[in-house]
Amino acid sequence: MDFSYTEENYLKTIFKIGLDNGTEEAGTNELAASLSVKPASVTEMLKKLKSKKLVHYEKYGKIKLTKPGRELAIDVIRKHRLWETFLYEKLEFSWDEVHEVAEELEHIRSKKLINKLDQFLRYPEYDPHGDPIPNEKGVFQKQSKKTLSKAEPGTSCKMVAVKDNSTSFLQYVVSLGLGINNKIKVIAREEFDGMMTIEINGENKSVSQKFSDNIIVI
Amino acid sequence: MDFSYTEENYLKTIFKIGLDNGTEEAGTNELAASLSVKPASVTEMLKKLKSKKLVHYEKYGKIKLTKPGRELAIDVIRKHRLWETFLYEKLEFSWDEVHEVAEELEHIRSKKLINKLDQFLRYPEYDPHGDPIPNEKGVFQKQSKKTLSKAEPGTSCKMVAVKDNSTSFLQYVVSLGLGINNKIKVIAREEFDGMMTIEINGENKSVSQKFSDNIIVI
DNA sequence: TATATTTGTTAGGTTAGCCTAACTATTATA
DNA sequence: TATAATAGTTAGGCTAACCTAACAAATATA
Repeated sequence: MDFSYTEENYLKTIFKIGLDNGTEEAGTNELAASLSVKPASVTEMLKKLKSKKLVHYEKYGKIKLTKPGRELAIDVIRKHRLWETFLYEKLEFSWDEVHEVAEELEHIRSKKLINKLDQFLRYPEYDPHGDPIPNEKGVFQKQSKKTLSKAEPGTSCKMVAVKDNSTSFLQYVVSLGLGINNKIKVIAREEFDGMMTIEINGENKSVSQKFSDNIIVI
Repeated sequence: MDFSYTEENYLKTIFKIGLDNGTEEAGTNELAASLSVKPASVTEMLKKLKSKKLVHYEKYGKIKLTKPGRELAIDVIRKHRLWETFLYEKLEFSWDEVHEVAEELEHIRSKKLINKLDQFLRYPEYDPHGDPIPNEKGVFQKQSKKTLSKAEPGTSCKMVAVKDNSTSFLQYVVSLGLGINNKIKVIAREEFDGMMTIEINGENKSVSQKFSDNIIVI
């Protein structure tokens, strides 16, 4: 069965709102705001999605995805994040340019295309924003990403993405011996200015808050 | 200005029909058949395209693209053929699988995307079917492709694509010393069974009609 | 050149997805 | 707990793109 771009966007957005608030549920106005449509349009679409068994929904009640609805949403997210990775890694798009184009690409309907793309990119686990990419079965890491600056001293984390794509920043990252998937241990953090001491490959380094704000870790 | 997928498809189809029949013009029924819609729908769309100054059109008259209309059509064709090339070369799609997916990809709206893709593919001149790919300015080869079997003895041509993607065929092609962009000179052709003698890199080879039917040349 | 055939248009309807305005249900607060 | 605020729904309309059926123009053929 095939669904319209619009239907796919509703499902994806319901899923995201559900993730954000932890309840796996969404409200009409919330959805409307997120999709930039009016609440009346949402109510209408919910009736359709319900009739297609993609959402659980009763008048004035909360919206929740059904199993097929959730699978579809995850599939769209998988496509979105794979395309972002493609744009970022192969076509030299920057961190902040990938999203918009991926919004269009995520709706291309071809199982083969997306699985081959996944293979071509060597089955990446995280997109350029550090968000996990669901695999072909729809399975993905739920661990939440954050900036390195938010990591607790004494804990370890893994770098999954950078926010800044300037050459100077990337060169600095490399010079510190850091790269995607590297482990970072937070030794200490100075409350006053956010300076951090981190351990990379057994070596201690000092980094500024400006730096740690631009490193995404999980 | 941005146009709908549907409008883009109309323009692309008018352009193709115009190319095919040499007049650069198309008729309503012809267009309708090609787009799998009814003539009434075409008439309606023509009024809209005319109001947007994309086609020259008078009631009961022939349809012809305006300059901006033609530019748009060529841009869509450029995108289509670049995506086909990507699918074929990078994602291991076969000759006959690329078209359908490219029909969707050709409408993605991002100048940067398509120009970066072009660069990533190293500015290919022909798609996997041997059709020329317009460059960023919309310029492309008009020379018509054909199968090697249709080439006249005494003439030379250039291989631009293959029809068969089986490993056995491709290995055979390679073993003959043939590859994309190679020059082929047709020495002789046997009327009875289509066997051809061709010259590749100064060497003469004999190939069957079945073989030459699967080599696209210009 | 009259008529049959082909080609193209018009009128009126449908569906998806959106809107506004008016309304109702739910929830929060005095 | 009554009422104000918020959240959600309904009714009625709009546009893009499609359709069918009936008609009109252009072209081909007897």
